[in-house]
Amino acid sequence: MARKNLKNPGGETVGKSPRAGAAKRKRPVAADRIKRTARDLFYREGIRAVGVDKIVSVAGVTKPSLYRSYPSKDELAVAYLRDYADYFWERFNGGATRHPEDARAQVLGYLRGLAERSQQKSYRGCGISNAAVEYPERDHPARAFAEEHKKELRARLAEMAKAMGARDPKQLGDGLLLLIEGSFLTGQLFGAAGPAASVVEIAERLIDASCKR
Amino acid sequence: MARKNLKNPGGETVGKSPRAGAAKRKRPVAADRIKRTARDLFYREGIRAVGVDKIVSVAGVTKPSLYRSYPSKDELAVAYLRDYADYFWERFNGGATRHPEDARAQVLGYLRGLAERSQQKSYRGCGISNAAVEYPERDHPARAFAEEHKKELRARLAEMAKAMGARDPKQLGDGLLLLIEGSFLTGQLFGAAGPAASVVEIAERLIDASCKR
DNA sequence: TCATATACGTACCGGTCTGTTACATTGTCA
DNA sequence: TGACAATGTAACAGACCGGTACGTATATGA
Repeated sequence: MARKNLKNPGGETVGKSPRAGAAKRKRPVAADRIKRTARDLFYREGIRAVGVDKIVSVAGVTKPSLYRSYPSKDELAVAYLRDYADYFWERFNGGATRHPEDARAQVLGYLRGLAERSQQKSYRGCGISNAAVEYPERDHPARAFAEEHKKELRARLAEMAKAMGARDPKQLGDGLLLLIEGSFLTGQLFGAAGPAASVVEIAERLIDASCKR
Repeated sequence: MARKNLKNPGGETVGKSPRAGAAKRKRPVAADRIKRTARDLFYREGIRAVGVDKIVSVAGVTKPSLYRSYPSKDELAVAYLRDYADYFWERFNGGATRHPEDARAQVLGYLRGLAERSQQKSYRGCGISNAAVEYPERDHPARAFAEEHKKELRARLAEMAKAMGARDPKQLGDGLLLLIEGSFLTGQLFGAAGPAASVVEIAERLIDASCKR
Protein backbone atom coordinates (compact mmCIF):
# COMPACT_ATOMS: atom_id res chain seq x y z
CA MET A 1 0.00 0.00 0.00
CA ALA A 2 1.34 3.32 -0.99
CA ARG A 3 1.87 5.58 1.92
CA LYS A 4 2.78 9.19 1.76
CA ASN A 5 5.89 10.47 3.33
CA LEU A 6 5.11 12.95 5.97
CA LYS A 7 6.87 16.21 5.86
CA ASN A 8 8.09 18.47 8.56
CA PRO A 9 8.19 15.75 11.10
CA GLY A 10 7.74 16.80 14.65
CA GLY A 11 8.58 20.37 14.10
CA GLU A 12 9.78 21.67 17.40
CA THR A 13 9.11 18.85 19.78
CA VAL A 14 9.58 19.62 23.41
CA GLY A 15 12.95 18.38 24.41
CA LYS A 16 12.68 15.34 26.57
CA SER A 17 12.65 16.27 30.17
CA PRO A 18 16.02 16.19 31.90
CA ARG A 19 15.17 13.58 34.46
CA ALA A 20 11.88 11.81 33.87
CA GLY A 21 13.82 8.67 33.05
CA ALA A 22 12.34 7.61 29.77
CA ALA A 23 8.93 7.08 31.22
CA LYS A 24 6.60 8.47 28.62
CA ARG A 25 7.75 9.63 25.23
CA LYS A 26 6.20 12.60 23.51
CA ARG A 27 5.76 13.00 19.81
CA PRO A 28 8.27 12.14 17.09
CA VAL A 29 11.68 12.20 18.59
CA ALA A 30 13.41 10.07 15.95
CA ALA A 31 12.80 12.50 13.11
CA ASP A 32 14.13 15.31 15.16
CA ARG A 33 17.22 13.45 16.15
CA ILE A 34 17.85 12.53 12.54
CA LYS A 35 17.67 16.10 11.43
CA ARG A 36 19.94 17.33 14.15
CA THR A 37 22.44 14.54 13.60
CA ALA A 38 22.40 14.92 9.84
CA ARG A 39 23.01 18.58 10.20
CA ASP A 40 25.99 18.02 12.39
CA LEU A 41 27.55 15.27 10.29
CA PHE A 42 26.81 16.83 6.92
CA TYR A 43 28.41 20.05 7.96
CA ARG A 44 31.46 18.55 9.57
CA GLU A 45 32.22 15.72 7.20
CA GLY A 46 30.41 16.58 4.01
CA ILE A 47 27.22 15.19 2.55
CA ARG A 48 28.68 12.61 0.23
CA ALA A 49 31.04 11.41 2.93
CA VAL A 50 28.24 10.56 5.33
CA GLY A 51 26.08 7.54 4.70
CA VAL A 52 22.57 7.12 5.99
CA ASP A 53 23.76 4.21 8.10
CA LYS A 54 26.05 6.49 9.98
CA ILE A 55 23.38 9.09 10.46
CA VAL A 56 20.89 6.70 11.95
CA SER A 57 23.48 4.97 14.06
CA VAL A 58 24.79 8.22 15.52
CA ALA A 59 21.26 9.48 16.01
CA GLY A 60 20.38 6.25 17.78
CA VAL A 61 17.46 5.47 15.50
CA THR A 62 16.87 3.17 12.57
CA LYS A 63 16.87 3.58 8.86
CA PRO A 64 13.13 3.24 8.27
CA SER A 65 12.64 6.12 10.66
CA LEU A 66 14.80 8.20 8.39
CA TYR A 67 12.90 7.21 5.28
CA ARG A 68 9.57 7.86 6.93
CA SER A 69 10.59 11.41 7.60
CA TYR A 70 12.47 12.10 4.40
CA PRO A 71 11.87 10.54 1.02
CA SER A 72 15.56 10.20 0.24
CA LYS A 73 19.01 11.13 1.40
CA ASP A 74 19.06 13.90 -1.16
CA GLU A 75 15.93 15.38 0.34
CA LEU A 76 17.39 15.12 3.79
CA ALA A 77 20.36 17.00 2.43
CA VAL A 78 18.22 19.85 1.15
CA ALA A 79 16.37 19.90 4.46
CA TYR A 80 19.75 20.37 6.07
CA LEU A 81 20.59 23.12 3.62
CA ARG A 82 17.28 24.83 4.24
CA ASP A 83 18.00 24.81 7.94
CA TYR A 84 21.46 26.08 7.31
CA ALA A 85 20.12 28.92 5.22
CA ASP A 86 17.78 30.00 8.03
CA TYR A 87 20.71 29.90 10.37
CA PHE A 88 22.75 31.94 7.93
CA TRP A 89 20.14 34.65 7.45
CA GLU A 90 19.69 34.90 11.15
CA ARG A 91 23.31 35.81 11.53
CA PHE A 92 23.41 37.90 8.41
CA ASN A 93 20.45 39.94 9.51
CA GLY A 94 21.61 40.13 13.08
CA GLY A 95 23.56 43.25 12.29
CA ALA A 96 20.55 44.89 10.72
CA THR A 97 18.74 45.08 14.02
CA ARG A 98 21.78 46.38 15.81
CA HIS A 99 22.53 48.96 13.16
CA PRO A 100 19.31 49.95 11.48
CA GLU A 101 19.73 52.31 8.59
CA ASP A 102 23.44 51.68 8.35
CA ALA A 103 24.13 49.11 5.66
CA ARG A 104 27.86 49.49 5.98
CA ALA A 105 27.82 48.69 9.67
CA GLN A 106 25.49 45.78 8.99
CA VAL A 107 27.78 44.10 6.50
CA LEU A 108 30.83 44.78 8.58
CA GLY A 109 29.06 43.39 11.61
CA TYR A 110 28.35 40.18 9.80
CA LEU A 111 31.92 40.01 8.55
CA ARG A 112 33.24 40.52 12.03
CA GLY A 113 31.33 37.48 13.20
CA LEU A 114 32.44 35.51 10.17
CA ALA A 115 36.07 36.41 10.74
CA GLU A 116 35.77 35.24 14.30
CA ARG A 117 34.08 31.96 13.49
CA SER A 118 36.49 31.22 10.69
CA GLN A 119 39.34 31.11 13.16
CA GLN A 120 37.83 28.29 15.11
CA LYS A 121 39.24 24.86 14.69
CA SER A 122 35.93 23.23 13.89
CA TYR A 123 35.11 25.75 11.21
CA ARG A 124 34.08 24.15 7.96
CA GLY A 125 32.97 27.10 5.90
CA CYS A 126 29.48 27.52 4.50
CA GLY A 127 27.47 24.33 4.34
CA ILE A 128 25.69 25.58 1.27
CA SER A 129 28.80 26.52 -0.67
CA ASN A 130 30.29 23.18 0.27
CA ALA A 131 27.22 21.39 -0.97
CA ALA A 132 27.49 23.19 -4.29
CA VAL A 133 31.03 21.92 -4.62
CA GLU A 134 29.99 18.41 -3.71
CA TYR A 135 27.15 18.39 -6.22
CA PRO A 136 28.14 20.04 -9.46
CA GLU A 137 25.33 18.41 -11.41
CA ARG A 138 22.99 21.13 -12.37
CA ASP A 139 19.79 19.27 -11.62
CA HIS A 140 20.65 17.92 -8.21
CA PRO A 141 18.23 19.33 -5.60
CA ALA A 142 21.03 20.34 -3.25
CA ARG A 143 22.75 22.15 -6.05
CA ALA A 144 19.58 23.89 -7.12
CA PHE A 145 18.95 25.07 -3.61
CA ALA A 146 22.48 26.37 -3.26
CA GLU A 147 22.24 28.34 -6.47
CA GLU A 148 19.01 29.92 -5.39
CA HIS A 149 20.37 30.84 -1.99
CA LYS A 150 23.49 32.44 -3.37
CA LYS A 151 21.52 34.39 -5.90
CA GLU A 152 19.49 35.79 -3.03
CA LEU A 153 22.59 36.67 -1.09
CA ARG A 154 24.06 38.39 -4.10
CA ALA A 155 20.95 40.49 -4.51
CA ARG A 156 20.94 41.40 -0.84
CA LEU A 157 24.53 42.54 -0.98
CA ALA A 158 23.89 44.67 -4.03
CA GLU A 159 20.98 46.27 -2.20
CA MET A 160 23.14 47.05 0.77
CA ALA A 161 25.89 48.39 -1.44
CA LYS A 162 23.37 50.73 -2.94
CA ALA A 163 22.34 51.88 0.50
CA MET A 164 25.98 52.60 1.24
CA GLY A 165 26.10 54.95 -1.70
CA ALA A 166 28.33 52.88 -3.92
CA ARG A 167 29.12 54.24 -7.34
CA ASP A 168 28.41 50.81 -8.81
CA PRO A 169 26.31 48.95 -6.23
CA LYS A 170 26.17 45.68 -8.10
CA GLN A 171 29.89 45.60 -8.43
CA LEU A 172 30.55 46.40 -4.81
CA GLY A 173 28.01 43.79 -3.81
CA ASP A 174 29.84 41.28 -5.97
CA GLY A 175 33.11 42.28 -4.41
CA LEU A 176 31.72 41.66 -0.96
CA LEU A 177 30.35 38.32 -2.09
CA LEU A 178 33.78 37.33 -3.35
CA LEU A 179 35.29 38.27 0.00
CA ILE A 180 32.65 36.32 1.86
CA GLU A 181 33.00 33.19 -0.22
CA GLY A 182 36.73 33.52 -0.05
CA SER A 183 36.45 33.63 3.73
CA PHE A 184 34.28 30.51 3.75
CA LEU A 185 36.88 28.58 1.83
CA THR A 186 40.08 29.86 3.38
CA GLY A 187 38.53 29.68 6.81
CA GLN A 188 38.38 25.93 6.56
CA LEU A 189 41.71 25.58 4.80
CA PHE A 190 43.97 27.67 6.95
CA GLY A 191 43.43 27.25 10.62
CA ALA A 192 43.62 30.26 12.86
CA ALA A 193 45.26 33.40 11.50
CA GLY A 194 44.05 32.64 8.01
CA PRO A 195 43.23 35.31 5.45
CA ALA A 196 39.65 35.48 6.66
CA ALA A 197 40.90 37.11 9.85
CA SER A 198 41.47 40.29 7.88
CA VAL A 199 38.24 40.29 5.95
CA VAL A 200 36.79 43.19 7.92
CA GLU A 201 39.60 45.59 7.20
CA ILE A 202 39.77 44.50 3.60
CA ALA A 203 36.06 44.97 3.12
CA GLU A 204 36.24 48.37 4.76
CA ARG A 205 38.90 49.44 2.36
CA LEU A 206 37.00 48.12 -0.62
CA ILE A 207 33.79 49.80 0.51
CA ASP A 208 35.46 53.12 1.10
CA ALA A 209 37.11 52.99 -2.28
CA SER A 210 33.81 52.19 -3.94
CA CYS A 211 31.55 54.85 -2.45
CA LYS A 212 30.89 58.41 -3.40
CA ARG A 213 32.48 60.77 -1.00
CA MET B 1 56.28 -7.52 -38.84
CA ALA B 2 55.30 -5.54 -35.92
CA ARG B 3 51.92 -4.03 -36.19
CA LYS B 4 50.01 -2.31 -33.53
CA ASN B 5 47.09 -4.22 -34.71
CA LEU B 6 45.76 -5.09 -31.30
CA LYS B 7 42.65 -7.07 -31.43
CA ASN B 8 41.14 -5.05 -28.68
CA PRO B 9 39.00 -7.78 -27.27
CA GLY B 10 37.21 -5.45 -24.92
CA GLY B 11 35.46 -4.03 -27.92
CA GLU B 12 35.70 -0.47 -26.75
CA THR B 13 37.57 0.92 -29.73
CA VAL B 14 38.66 4.11 -28.13
CA GLY B 15 40.27 6.76 -30.26
CA LYS B 16 43.42 5.03 -31.36
CA SER B 17 47.00 5.90 -31.85
CA PRO B 18 48.16 8.98 -33.64
CA ARG B 19 50.67 6.34 -34.72
CA ALA B 20 54.01 8.04 -35.48
CA GLY B 21 56.61 6.34 -33.33
CA ALA B 22 54.21 3.91 -31.86
CA ALA B 23 56.29 1.03 -33.05
CA LYS B 24 59.06 1.80 -30.64
CA ARG B 25 57.60 3.06 -27.38
CA LYS B 26 55.32 0.62 -25.87
CA ARG B 27 55.74 2.00 -22.42
CA PRO B 28 52.82 2.34 -20.06
CA VAL B 29 50.03 3.88 -21.99
CA ALA B 30 47.35 2.65 -19.63
CA ALA B 31 48.77 4.59 -16.69
CA ASP B 32 48.74 7.70 -18.80
CA ARG B 33 45.21 7.23 -19.96
CA ILE B 34 44.13 6.65 -16.39
CA LYS B 35 45.72 9.87 -15.24
CA ARG B 36 44.25 11.89 -18.03
CA THR B 37 40.81 10.42 -17.55
CA ALA B 38 40.93 10.79 -13.80
CA ARG B 39 41.92 14.40 -14.16
CA ASP B 40 39.01 15.07 -16.42
CA LEU B 41 36.42 13.24 -14.33
CA PHE B 42 37.70 14.37 -10.95
CA TYR B 43 37.61 17.97 -12.01
CA ARG B 44 34.23 17.87 -13.66
CA GLU B 45 32.33 15.64 -11.28
CA GLY B 46 34.33 15.68 -8.07
CA ILE B 47 36.62 13.08 -6.58
CA ARG B 48 34.17 11.37 -4.29
CA ALA B 49 31.55 11.25 -6.99
CA VAL B 50 33.75 9.28 -9.38
CA GLY B 51 34.44 5.61 -8.73
CA VAL B 52 37.47 3.74 -9.99
CA ASP B 53 35.22 1.56 -12.11
CA LYS B 54 34.08 4.58 -14.02
CA ILE B 55 37.61 5.83 -14.47
CA VAL B 56 38.89 2.60 -15.95
CA SER B 57 35.85 2.13 -18.10
CA VAL B 58 36.08 5.63 -19.54
CA ALA B 59 39.83 5.31 -19.95
CA GLY B 60 39.36 2.00 -21.74
CA VAL B 61 41.63 0.10 -19.38
CA THR B 62 41.11 -2.33 -16.53
CA LYS B 63 41.16 -2.05 -12.81
CA PRO B 64 44.38 -3.97 -12.21
CA SER B 65 46.10 -1.50 -14.51
CA LEU B 66 44.96 1.31 -12.28
CA TYR B 67 46.17 -0.36 -9.14
CA ARG B 68 49.48 -1.23 -10.77
CA SER B 69 50.05 2.44 -11.46
CA TYR B 70 48.62 3.91 -8.28
CA PRO B 71 48.45 2.31 -4.87
CA SER B 72 44.98 3.61 -4.15
CA LYS B 73 42.29 5.93 -5.36
CA ASP B 74 43.43 8.49 -2.81
CA GLU B 75 46.91 8.47 -4.29
CA LEU B 76 45.49 8.83 -7.76
CA ALA B 77 43.61 11.82 -6.43
CA VAL B 78 46.73 13.51 -5.15
CA ALA B 79 48.46 12.75 -8.46
CA TYR B 80 45.59 14.60 -10.08
CA LEU B 81 45.98 17.47 -7.65
CA ARG B 82 49.71 17.62 -8.26
CA ASP B 83 49.05 17.89 -11.95
CA TYR B 84 46.44 20.50 -11.34
CA ALA B 85 48.85 22.53 -9.26
CA ASP B 86 51.42 22.53 -12.07
CA TYR B 87 48.73 23.66 -14.41
CA PHE B 88 47.72 26.38 -11.97
CA TRP B 89 51.21 27.75 -11.50
CA GLU B 90 51.72 27.79 -15.20
CA ARG B 91 48.83 30.15 -15.59
CA PHE B 92 49.60 32.09 -12.48
CA ASN B 93 53.16 32.70 -13.57
CA GLY B 94 52.17 33.36 -17.13
CA GLY B 95 51.74 37.01 -16.32
CA ALA B 96 55.15 37.24 -14.74
CA THR B 97 56.88 36.65 -18.04
CA ARG B 98 54.65 39.11 -19.84
CA HIS B 99 55.07 41.78 -17.18
CA PRO B 100 58.40 41.31 -15.51
CA GLU B 101 59.03 43.66 -12.63
CA ASP B 102 55.40 44.62 -12.39
CA ALA B 103 53.67 42.60 -9.71
CA ARG B 104 50.46 44.50 -10.03
CA ALA B 105 50.15 43.76 -13.71
CA GLN B 106 51.05 40.14 -13.04
CA VAL B 107 48.25 39.59 -10.57
CA LEU B 108 45.77 41.47 -12.65
CA GLY B 109 46.81 39.47 -15.68
CA TYR B 110 46.09 36.25 -13.87
CA LEU B 111 42.79 37.60 -12.61
CA ARG B 112 41.82 38.63 -16.11
CA GLY B 113 42.27 35.06 -17.26
CA LEU B 114 40.43 33.75 -14.23
CA ALA B 115 37.50 36.07 -14.82
CA GLU B 116 37.28 34.89 -18.37
CA ARG B 117 37.45 31.20 -17.55
CA SER B 118 34.95 31.55 -14.75
CA GLN B 119 32.31 32.64 -17.23
CA GLN B 120 32.51 29.43 -19.18
CA LYS B 121 29.80 26.90 -18.79
CA SER B 122 32.11 24.03 -17.96
CA TYR B 123 33.90 25.99 -15.28
CA ARG B 124 34.14 24.09 -12.04
CA GLY B 125 36.42 26.30 -9.95
CA CYS B 126 39.75 25.23 -8.56
CA GLY B 127 40.24 21.50 -8.41
CA ILE B 128 42.38 21.88 -5.33
CA SER B 129 39.95 24.05 -3.40
CA ASN B 130 37.20 21.66 -4.34
CA ALA B 131 39.22 18.72 -3.07
CA ALA B 132 39.73 20.49 0.23
CA VAL B 133 35.99 20.83 0.55
CA GLU B 134 35.45 17.20 -0.34
CA TYR B 135 38.02 16.00 2.17
CA PRO B 136 37.82 17.93 5.42
CA GLU B 137 39.67 15.26 7.39
CA ARG B 138 42.94 16.75 8.33
CA ASP B 139 45.06 13.70 7.61
CA HIS B 140 43.71 12.85 4.21
CA PRO B 141 46.50 13.08 1.62
CA ALA B 142 44.41 15.17 -0.75
CA ARG B 143 43.61 17.56 2.04
CA ALA B 144 47.21 17.80 3.10
CA PHE B 145 48.27 18.59 -0.43
CA ALA B 146 45.62 21.25 -0.78
CA GLU B 147 46.67 22.96 2.43
CA GLU B 148 50.28 23.02 1.33
CA HIS B 149 49.41 24.41 -2.05
CA LYS B 150 47.26 27.19 -0.70
CA LYS B 151 49.87 28.14 1.83
CA GLU B 152 52.28 28.54 -1.03
CA LEU B 153 49.86 30.66 -2.98
CA ARG B 154 49.24 32.83 0.03
CA ALA B 155 52.95 33.44 0.44
CA ARG B 156 53.33 34.26 -3.23
CA LEU B 157 50.54 36.80 -3.09
CA ALA B 158 52.03 38.45 -0.04
CA GLU B 159 55.34 38.69 -1.86
CA MET B 160 53.71 40.29 -4.83
CA ALA B 161 51.78 42.68 -2.62
CA LYS B 162 55.05 43.75 -1.11
CA ALA B 163 56.47 44.35 -4.54
CA MET B 164 53.46 46.52 -5.27
CA GLY B 165 54.35 48.73 -2.35
CA ALA B 166 51.44 47.78 -0.13
CA ARG B 167 51.30 49.35 3.30
CA ASP B 168 50.49 45.93 4.75
CA PRO B 169 51.63 43.38 2.17
CA LYS B 170 50.37 40.34 4.04
CA GLN B 171 46.97 41.83 4.36
CA LEU B 172 46.71 42.84 0.74
CA GLY B 173 47.93 39.40 -0.26
CA ASP B 174 45.20 37.89 1.89
CA GLY B 175 42.64 40.18 0.34
CA LEU B 176 43.67 39.03 -3.11
CA LEU B 177 43.49 35.43 -1.99
CA LEU B 178 39.97 35.97 -0.73
CA LEU B 179 38.99 37.45 -4.07
CA ILE B 180 40.58 34.57 -5.95
CA GLU B 181 38.95 31.87 -3.86
CA GLY B 182 35.69 33.74 -4.04
CA SER B 183 36.00 33.71 -7.81
CA PHE B 184 36.64 29.99 -7.83
CA LEU B 185 33.47 29.34 -5.91
CA THR B 186 31.11 31.84 -7.47
CA GLY B 187 32.46 31.01 -10.90
CA GLN B 188 31.01 27.54 -10.63
CA LEU B 189 27.84 28.62 -8.87
CA PHE B 190 26.68 31.48 -11.02
CA GLY B 191 27.00 30.85 -14.70
CA ALA B 192 28.08 33.67 -16.93
CA ALA B 193 27.88 37.22 -15.57
CA GLY B 194 28.66 36.02 -12.07
CA PRO B 195 30.54 38.10 -9.53
CA ALA B 196 33.85 36.74 -10.73
CA ALA B 197 33.41 38.75 -13.91
CA SER B 198 34.23 41.90 -11.95
CA VAL B 199 37.16 40.53 -10.04
CA VAL B 200 39.71 42.55 -11.99
CA GLU B 201 38.16 45.92 -11.28
CA ILE B 202 37.55 45.00 -7.68
CA ALA B 203 41.11 43.87 -7.20
CA GLU B 204 42.37 47.02 -8.83
CA ARG B 205 40.40 49.12 -6.42
CA LEU B 206 41.58 47.11 -3.46
CA ILE B 207 45.19 47.29 -4.56
CA ASP B 208 45.06 51.00 -5.15
CA ALA B 209 43.50 51.58 -1.76
CA SER B 210 46.17 49.45 -0.09
CA CYS B 211 49.32 50.92 -1.57
CA LYS B 212 51.38 53.89 -0.59
CA ARG B 213 50.83 56.77 -2.85
C1' DT C 1 -13.12 -1.29 25.64
C1' DC C 2 -11.46 -1.91 21.31
C1' DA C 3 -10.20 -0.23 16.65
C1' DT C 4 -7.11 2.62 14.69
C1' DA C 5 -3.30 5.68 13.91
C1' DT C 6 1.19 6.72 15.21
C1' DA C 7 6.00 5.94 15.99
C1' DC C 8 9.46 2.87 15.66
C1' DG C 9 12.30 -1.41 15.11
C1' DT C 10 14.01 -6.05 12.82
C1' DA C 11 15.75 -7.97 9.13
C1' DC C 12 16.72 -7.79 4.75
C1' DC C 13 17.44 -6.40 -0.48
C1' DG C 14 20.17 -5.66 -4.58
C1' DG C 15 23.63 -2.84 -5.98
C1' DT C 16 28.15 -0.38 -5.82
C1' DC C 17 32.29 0.91 -3.58
C1' DT C 18 37.54 0.27 -3.18
C1' DG C 19 40.86 -3.03 -3.43
C1' DT C 20 42.90 -7.81 -4.60
C1' DT C 21 44.16 -12.20 -6.64
C1' DA C 22 45.69 -15.80 -10.06
C1' DC C 23 46.45 -16.36 -14.52
C1' DA C 24 46.38 -15.54 -19.67
C1' DT C 25 47.90 -12.79 -23.67
C1' DT C 26 50.70 -9.98 -26.48
C1' DG C 27 54.13 -6.97 -28.52
C1' DT C 28 59.15 -5.82 -28.23
C1' DC C 29 63.80 -6.38 -27.82
C1' DA C 30 68.14 -8.75 -27.09
C1' DT D 1 63.59 -17.58 -30.12
C1' DG D 2 62.86 -16.70 -25.66
C1' DA D 3 62.55 -13.54 -21.77
C1' DC D 4 60.20 -9.65 -20.25
C1' DA D 5 57.25 -5.94 -19.54
C1' DA D 6 52.61 -4.15 -20.09
C1' DT D 7 48.13 -5.25 -20.18
C1' DG D 8 43.90 -7.87 -20.05
C1' DT D 9 40.42 -11.58 -18.07
C1' DA D 10 37.73 -13.11 -14.57
C1' DA D 11 36.76 -13.64 -10.54
C1' DC D 12 36.23 -12.29 -5.46
C1' DA D 13 36.11 -10.02 -0.82
C1' DG D 14 34.02 -7.17 2.44
C1' DA D 15 32.27 -3.02 3.51
C1' DC D 16 28.92 0.18 2.53
C1' DC D 17 25.27 2.33 -0.31
C1' DG D 18 20.27 3.97 -0.50
C1' DG D 19 15.98 1.87 0.25
C1' DT D 20 11.95 -1.28 1.91
C1' DA D 21 8.52 -5.12 3.44
C1' DC D 22 6.71 -6.15 7.52
C1' DG D 23 6.08 -6.80 12.50
C1' DT D 24 5.25 -4.39 17.11
C1' DA D 25 4.44 -1.38 20.94
C1' DT D 26 1.80 2.42 22.51
C1' DA D 27 -1.48 5.98 22.86
C1' DT D 28 -5.58 7.89 21.71
C1' DG D 29 -10.52 8.51 20.71
C1' DA D 30 -15.16 6.72 19.58
